[in-house]
Amino acid sequence: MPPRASRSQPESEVVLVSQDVLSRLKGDILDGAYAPGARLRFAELQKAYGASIGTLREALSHLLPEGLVELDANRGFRVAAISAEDLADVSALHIEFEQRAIIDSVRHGDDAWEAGVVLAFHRLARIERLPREERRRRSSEWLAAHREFHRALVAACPSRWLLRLRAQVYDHMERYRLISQRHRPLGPAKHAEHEAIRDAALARKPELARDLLAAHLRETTETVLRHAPQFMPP
Amino acid sequence: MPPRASRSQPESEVVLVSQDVLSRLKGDILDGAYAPGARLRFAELQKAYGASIGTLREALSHLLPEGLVELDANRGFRVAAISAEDLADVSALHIEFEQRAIIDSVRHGDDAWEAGVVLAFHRLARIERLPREERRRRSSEWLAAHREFHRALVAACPSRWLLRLRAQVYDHMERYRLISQRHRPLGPAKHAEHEAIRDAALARKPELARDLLAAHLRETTETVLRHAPQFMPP
DNA sequence: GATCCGCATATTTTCGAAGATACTTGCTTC
DNA sequence: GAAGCAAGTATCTTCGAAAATATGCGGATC
Repeated sequence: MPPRASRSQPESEVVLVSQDVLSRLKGDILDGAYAPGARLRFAELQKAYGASIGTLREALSHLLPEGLVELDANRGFRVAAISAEDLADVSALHIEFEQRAIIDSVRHGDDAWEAGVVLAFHRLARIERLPREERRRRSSEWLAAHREFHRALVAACPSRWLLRLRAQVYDHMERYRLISQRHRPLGPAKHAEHEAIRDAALARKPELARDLLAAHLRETTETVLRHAPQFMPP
Repeated sequence: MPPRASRSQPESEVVLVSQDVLSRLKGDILDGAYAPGARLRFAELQKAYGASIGTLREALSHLLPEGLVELDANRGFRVAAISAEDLADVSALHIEFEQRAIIDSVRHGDDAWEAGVVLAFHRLARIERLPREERRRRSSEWLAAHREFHRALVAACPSRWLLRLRAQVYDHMERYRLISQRHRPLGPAKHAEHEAIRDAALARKPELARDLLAAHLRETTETVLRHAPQFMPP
């Protein structure tokens, strides 16, 4: 029998069905498994996630204020639409938030922050070293590692609100990136860029880290925008 | 503290029980009807809002990513905590977003935007002219009019994302303002400030409107912070 | 042929109750 | 008397079904 959870030790393990459904559903939406604008019918969702309608509504209600799903009264939920305007809008704010957050993070980061950056980069690098075919097969692992690396970089930023808003727009940028990738060959790995950002951060060069990070993100956005006609509705 | 009695307005747009519960519950949280950190028990909520547990969970799940409630697995929901640090954090971002949004809004606003500003100011002014006692009695009306005035000012900002994030932080600032007001006498009306902002906006002076708005918001934050010891836990 | 109506079907929305988990109380043991 | 255990209670979590609403179809009318 496992040891009982103590009140002083926060339980980080996902034990709630609704939380599990939420993370899987969110992952599938970001992944483009559901087309933007597509209706999310409960019959379909029940089969896909094995949860009751009430639990599914709970997860969808969570995604509503995040802007990933929309709700028509009595007509149900649908995946949020995408557009070139929205992409330009959200990416501009994303790049700005990342820049501000990494400046403050590099300035305030302590030993634990450094260790987090080193570890996150290591895990990302280990996956990026794999051959392309294996990377593609374990893409969700790469995605989580990439997300965690970028989170670790800014984790020491003292503004919890800036970090919270950064996380929100990060989700949407990731969705655009993943939807775009479904319609074009996998781009080259950006291993060198990640490494340079890590080095600048650990060397405590906030402005350099900021500029490298901004360039990294701008290039991603531009790649996505360049292929927009292939995945974007008129 | 017991929740306030139902204050649902004849909004014919809201047809879903869950949406109605959401707006009332959110209003009560912003209003300080529930103390920060207080547990939100379903038995209590069912009596207050007359909805089933499932519907209540839906509303609470919506408030979760907005940061107004928090969730401990298997221990339920509670109202988000407050702190002087969080207030300083959120207010700095709020003031910044408002400034950026009103600059762009004044620059891009068309006739419909002007009409919206005029109308919203008129409705706010009509309530602010009332004697203090009546204002207090109809405080929810003033609150809605005040919110709508500030929304109308920035409504023509072309960045939907900036407006979305502004709305999020506005909610939290309003909560701090209202919680603070419960522990001190009602401050003087800021009618003249609102009028000056309106005039600057309609005169198409973006920088002036921005500066007046920023000063208006900064003073509010400072008033709240000054009274923080009266309503803030150590 | 186009439009409107009404019935049958599909889907969403809401609720009440059963299943899990946490908390409290009283008892036992050392 | 304090610590540990156990049954009972309170509370949260999840589900299945009923009520409400929307959609699709066939036929009648002009």
